[in-house]
Amino acid sequence: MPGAVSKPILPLPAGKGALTRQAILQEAMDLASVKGLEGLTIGSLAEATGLSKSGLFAHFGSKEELQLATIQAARGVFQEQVFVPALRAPRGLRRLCAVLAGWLDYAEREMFRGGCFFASVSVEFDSRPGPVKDLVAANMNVWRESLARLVAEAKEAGELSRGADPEQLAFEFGALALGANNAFQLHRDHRSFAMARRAIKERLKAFAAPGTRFPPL
Amino acid sequence: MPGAVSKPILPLPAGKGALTRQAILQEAMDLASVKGLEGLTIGSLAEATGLSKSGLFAHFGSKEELQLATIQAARGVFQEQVFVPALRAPRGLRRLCAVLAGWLDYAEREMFRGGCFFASVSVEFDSRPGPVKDLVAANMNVWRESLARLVAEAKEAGELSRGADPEQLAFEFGALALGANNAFQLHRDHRSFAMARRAIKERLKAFAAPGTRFPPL
DNA sequence: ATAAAAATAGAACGATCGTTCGTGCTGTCA
DNA sequence: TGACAGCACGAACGATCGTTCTATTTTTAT
Repeated sequence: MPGAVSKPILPLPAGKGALTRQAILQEAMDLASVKGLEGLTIGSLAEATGLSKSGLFAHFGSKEELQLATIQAARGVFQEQVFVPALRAPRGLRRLCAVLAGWLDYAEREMFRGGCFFASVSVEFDSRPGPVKDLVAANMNVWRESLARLVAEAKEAGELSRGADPEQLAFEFGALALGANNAFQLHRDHRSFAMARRAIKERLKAFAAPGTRFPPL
Repeated sequence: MPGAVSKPILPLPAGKGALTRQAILQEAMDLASVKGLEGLTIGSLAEATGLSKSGLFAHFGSKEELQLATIQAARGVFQEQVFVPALRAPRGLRRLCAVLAGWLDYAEREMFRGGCFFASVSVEFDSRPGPVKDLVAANMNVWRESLARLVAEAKEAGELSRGADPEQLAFEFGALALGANNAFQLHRDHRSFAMARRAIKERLKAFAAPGTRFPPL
């Protein structure tokens, strides 16, 4: 049938409601990056979006659902801002560095008012059992595993020595990212990111195969 | 006057009030390490201590004062648990490692139910201006500067090479600490601390003067 | 022992929390 | 045109928030 548009398998709602829902979540990510997902209040979010409390509430049904939806929206932004651009770099050390550089830019540019959304939320919920923590932990796992896979690919490409432990380096890079974001938010000193870049670079150099050219960070 | 007790210059209140105040702050640190300093509620804290809301409130006069007092109490615990024991080690690399090992133990042993108090609170308030953030930031500065000073002392002792940058390494160790605490609280996997120990060790080894014996971590 | 001071309790305040309910718009489709 | 979803609103709910008052008990000092 030429010209016919096939129905999407998962019927993505494209009405007006979905549009305002998206606008709500944009504001929600911003607010939560500063006040946290618990400090994210229905009243303040309604005021920020110009909606009524009940009108906004109807989009989610409960605060917990709003929190979960906000996390998933933030995951989308994260992937789009950090991973998608870096996938243009070829597999191996260059792609690993592209992802790390992408994250550092994303955090330093303050896409959200409170810096990296997941840095805030991950620490906020790390000791609070429940569905919200579970979803946060799952997202942090994806981030950690992605970094480990990128390190492993750089090893397979022969750019990192066999002594490089992907899980170990993924942990270290994740920690440096968290620390840089926190130090920058605390003191608004861009040297935090410079130090994170330097730490990553020196750590990678310690495992780089001899004669490897280094991508910029 | 033999046997006479001189009046303290600063009259430290030693009455019953100071005792219950201490008990309140103990519970407050525990609660805040899980729920954060904002989630730390007067009602829940009153219930946890067996006091009435107003009775507890009278000890501080405002929630912000309670938050500030809780931070200062946590600073005391931190110094006592991490720094004081490490000061028995001789100045230099051994003392640096003693402090790092002390912190890792303190966090892994979960002195507070939510792990390291300052790890939680530092991220919670890093993008929220006000007196509470200022006090948190000041404490984090002390922590970072202490680490830098310990690195510098290890350099002066000739145990770390001239290439070792104290501020850089202090940032890295602080970030690894934050990351280890967060990863452990999220997944309750003690490998987080093992990886932090390994990262610190390897980073120090990269700057260690040849023939330096390494203290345990 | 007694008076002063400190410590705690209880009730209530206005504000805000998450949530529910009923109502009125505003388009779409028959 | 009428029926009908989808969407947003205003009012109100009970609960809890931080805070203030007054009263009462407990501790301390004379």
